[in-house]
Amino acid sequence: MPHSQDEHKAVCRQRREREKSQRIQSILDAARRVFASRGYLKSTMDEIAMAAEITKPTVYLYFRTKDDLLLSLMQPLIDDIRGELESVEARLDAGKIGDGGVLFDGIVTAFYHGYESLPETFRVVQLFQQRDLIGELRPEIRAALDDRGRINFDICRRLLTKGMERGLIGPVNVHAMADLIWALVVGVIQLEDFKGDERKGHRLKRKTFALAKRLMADALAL
Amino acid sequence: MPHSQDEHKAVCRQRREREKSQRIQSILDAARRVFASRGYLKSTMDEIAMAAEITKPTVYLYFRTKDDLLLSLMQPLIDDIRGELESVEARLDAGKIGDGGVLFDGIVTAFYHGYESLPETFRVVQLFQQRDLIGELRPEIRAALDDRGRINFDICRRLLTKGMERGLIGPVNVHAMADLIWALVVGVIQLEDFKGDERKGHRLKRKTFALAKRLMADALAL
DNA sequence: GTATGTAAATGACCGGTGGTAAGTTGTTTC
DNA sequence: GAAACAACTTACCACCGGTCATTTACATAC
Repeated sequence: MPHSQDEHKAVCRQRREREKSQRIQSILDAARRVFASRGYLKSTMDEIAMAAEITKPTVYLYFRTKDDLLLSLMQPLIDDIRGELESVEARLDAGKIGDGGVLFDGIVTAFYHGYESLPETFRVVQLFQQRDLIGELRPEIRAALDDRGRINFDICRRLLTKGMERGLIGPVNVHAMADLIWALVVGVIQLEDFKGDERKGHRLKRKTFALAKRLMADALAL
Repeated sequence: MPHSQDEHKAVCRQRREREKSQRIQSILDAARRVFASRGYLKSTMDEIAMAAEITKPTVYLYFRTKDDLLLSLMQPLIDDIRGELESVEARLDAGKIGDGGVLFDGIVTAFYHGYESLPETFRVVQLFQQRDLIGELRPEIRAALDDRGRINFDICRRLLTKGMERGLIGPVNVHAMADLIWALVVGVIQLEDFKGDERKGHRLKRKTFALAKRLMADALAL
């Protein structure tokens, strides 16, 4: 069973890459845990490093800044929302969505689902939006983020357009409508986070969302 | 022209109090300028002190923390919104508001006006809502803030209730509706701040707000 | 006018955080 | 076995929010 030197090198390199991505993953997991338990601002890089059972400079080998770490956590969330929206689109294409109310429900829920599955990450996305650091990111990261965010808006607009074509909703500016839906989700979550306790907050959110869906459906009913 | 000693003392005390409130005002002005140009998080207390032409410890003689400074800037904004809402109520009581569309326009504009007059402060209100520090404020400050914020929501709900009574809008859960309006304003501003350039942003905001008002009016038309 | 008390203001400092440089350890390569 | 390289760490820096001991400037009392 002979082994060439090239084969040996390749095997070792693969193992190293595997370990590297495992390390990255373990840092991301640690960051998510720490952010979730202490909030973004109060979390320190030392805490995250500790949670990942390494030291701080090692974290900086894989992520350039604390914000980088944050952004790396955001992308799966954005992708998650995208998946939900695409599933709504699949149902719409299959003719399984019978009226505008169900369509709006699907869209709003898709956005809200991201929040439910990873509340702290979602909050952090919002926080990020407000921070002055947007312009200071490495262009690649910013571009990637913009792209992914844009894709979700594209899908959302496509859903609305198809809804109009299929006669589920009345005529509307799909661009402004997509903005409106996202603004609603962000605004409601933020408001209720601030006003309410946790358990009560969920109830309030559902009520406010329910009203929002009703308003949209009523106003755009044919 | 005789002067009693008591009179002399009183005059001096008054001057000192005047100077003290001037100092406080100059710090607030400096803070507003610095926050506006650098954003809350990136602004340092040294910068604010420098802008007020004093040193940092002096700032701490008048404001206990950086957050205190922020809150002191917020209160006029909240009061401003309250004034706008009360003017809408006056018009409503005087029978000068003829339909639901105008009513929603008044309410949304009242909230949005606060943003237009002091964008950075408004942004900072939102930022504040998200920070983990909410629970860490001195109870007095937090209570004062809650109170003032609540008053605006109370007025908003009263406006909606009166609108229903006067037959301007159809039946709706005024609590959820007030939340929804506020969520919309916050969400739209945040979204467009993130997405758009400044000049274009204003146009987009108006478009999105216009759609929001239309949706609300249509859905609740009688 | 001088001494004394008091309020305003400050220079020097602290603890903690994001981020870095220089050096150590262990593995790959020849 | 030695050179080269990657992974990792210890020790450190700059900066920021916040505090403290001290000085400055003015009001008061005699």
